[in-house]
Amino acid sequence: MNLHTTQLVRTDCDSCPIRHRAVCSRCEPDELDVLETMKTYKTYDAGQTLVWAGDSVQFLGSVVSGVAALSQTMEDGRRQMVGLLLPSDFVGRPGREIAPFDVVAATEVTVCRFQKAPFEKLLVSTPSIATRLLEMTLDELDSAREWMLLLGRKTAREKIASLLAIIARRDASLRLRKAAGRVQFDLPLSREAMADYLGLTLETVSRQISALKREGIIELQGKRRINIPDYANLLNETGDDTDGGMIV
Amino acid sequence: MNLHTTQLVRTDCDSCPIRHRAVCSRCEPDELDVLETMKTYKTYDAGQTLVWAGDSVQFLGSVVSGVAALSQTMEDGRRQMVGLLLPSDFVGRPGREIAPFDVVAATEVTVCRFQKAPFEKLLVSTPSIATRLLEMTLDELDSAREWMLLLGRKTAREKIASLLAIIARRDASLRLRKAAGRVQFDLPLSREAMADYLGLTLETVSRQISALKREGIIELQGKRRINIPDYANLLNETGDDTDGGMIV
DNA sequence: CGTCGGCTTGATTGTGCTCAACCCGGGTGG
DNA sequence: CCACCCGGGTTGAGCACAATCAAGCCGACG
Repeated sequence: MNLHTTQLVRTDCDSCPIRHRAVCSRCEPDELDVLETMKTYKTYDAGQTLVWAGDSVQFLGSVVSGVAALSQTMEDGRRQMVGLLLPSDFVGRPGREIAPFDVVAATEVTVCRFQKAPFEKLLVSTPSIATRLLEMTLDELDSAREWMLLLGRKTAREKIASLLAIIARRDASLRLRKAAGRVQFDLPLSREAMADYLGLTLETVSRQISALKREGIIELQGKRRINIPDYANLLNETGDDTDGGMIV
Repeated sequence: MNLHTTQLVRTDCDSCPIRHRAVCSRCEPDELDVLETMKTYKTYDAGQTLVWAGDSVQFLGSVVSGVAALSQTMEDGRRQMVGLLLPSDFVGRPGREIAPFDVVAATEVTVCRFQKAPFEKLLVSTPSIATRLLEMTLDELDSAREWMLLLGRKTAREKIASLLAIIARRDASLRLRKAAGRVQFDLPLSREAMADYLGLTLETVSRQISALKREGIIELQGKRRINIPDYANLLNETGDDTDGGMIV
C-alpha cells in the first residue's frame, strides 16, 4: 500500500491550480477561509485504491493533480471504467453513505479532502458551493451520456480515436490552448485501463493503436507519448460530428 | 404532429401522483403555492419529440405519467438511448441554453412544465428545490454509470435480462410491492427502442427474447405483455450480483 | 543475466450484425 | 366484406469484427 508516499500538506487556496474550476470556484474569500480550515491534502500512488465500492465513505474532495478512475467489476472479473477523474473533478457524493464504485489512482493523484459530514453541512449553508456542485454534476451526467453512445454504438477504431481526441483536447485546454493541427501529449492510462474505459480487450486496444500508427494518424514515442500530426484527421476517425458538437 | 391531443390542464399539487418523488418533494406549502402559479401541464403523443438536440430549451419540468426517452443519433443513423425518463424524473437542465439530447415520448407522456428562466431564479432562492435537484441528478449519474457497465461489458442475453429485471422492479415499486416470485408487466418500449437502449440491433433483441421464452425464463402474452414465472431466475441471467447490489 | 510487467502480434473462434424473407394483426379502401 | 397494405416483430443464413488463446517482444530492474 506504500503508505510512505502518502503526504499531508496544507496550501493556500489562492494559489491552488484548480481554484477556478473546482467546487470552490464560486466561493467568496470568507467562504474560502472556512474551507481552508477544513481541508487536508493527500497524495496516492498510481494503482492505489482511494475508495472501495461498498465501503462507507469517509471523505469528499477535489482531484488537485493526477488522474483517478471510477470503475465497476462484475463477479467474474469483467471490469468497466465509468468515469475519469481529472484535476478539478469532484470525488464522492454527498448524501450517500456507501460508495457505489471503486476509485483507483491511474497516476499519482493528489486530492484536497474534506470530512464528509462537515462538508455536507457546509453544502446546506453555502449556496455558492451547492450551485457549483449541481452544475458540475450535470456536466458529468452529460459526459456519462456521451460515453454511453461510445460504448453502445462505436467501433473499436472509433472508440480509440475518441479517447485520444478527448485526452488531447483536455490536455490542450489545460495549457489554455485549442486542440488543432499538430498536438502531442502523454497517455495517463495503461492499455488495460484504456480497454476498461472503452469496453474492449487490451489486445484490441493495442491493435487499433497500431493500425492508427500504421496509417499515420498518430505517432508514438515510447508506449505512452502520443504525437498527432493533424488533429482534424484524428477527429475524422471518431465517428462524431466533425464540426465539434461534442461535449466533455 | 397531432396537436389536437395536446392538452393544457391545471391540477392541485397536493393530489399530484409524483408529489413525493419529484423536484418539488421537499417543498413547503408556501413554496408549492409559487410553483402552482408557474406550472402548466402538457401531454404528448407516443412518438412525439418533446425536445430536439441542438435546439434551445424553452422549458424544464417533471414527467407526471408515461415514459420518455433521452437519445443521441450519429450522422450515419446509429442511435443510442442514454436515459429513460419515468414519472417523477426531471426533464431539461437548468443553466444550459442548448439541449444536448433528443427527448422523445415512448408512450403518451404528460409533463408538468415551467418556463426555464423563472424556474432558474426559483432554484437560486429556494434551497429545498436546489437540494432535491442535486440529489436527483446524482442518482441519475449513478444510474448512467450502471448502464455503462451494461453497454460495455454485458452479453446480449444479459442486457435483455437486465432491462426486463429493471422494468419489472420499477413496475413493482410503482404498486408498492417488491419484485419477487411471479411478476408481470407491460413493456413500455418497442423492440427497436429496446435495441437503442441496449446498444443492440432489433433482430438481436428479438432473438434473445425468443431464447428466454423458449427456456421458460419469461412468458409472452402478445408482444408487449411479459410474464415472469420466477423473478430470481431472471436475475440469474443479468450477470449482476444476485443478492441485489444493483442501483436504478 | 534473468525475470517480470506491460505491450504487441498472430491464429482461431464466436457473438452479434447484416441482409433478407416472412409472419401477424390492425386499419383502409374498393 | 374481403383484399390489400403497412408497421412491428420473428426467423434464417452468412459474415465480420472483436474476443480468446497463445507466443513473443521490449525495457526496467533486481
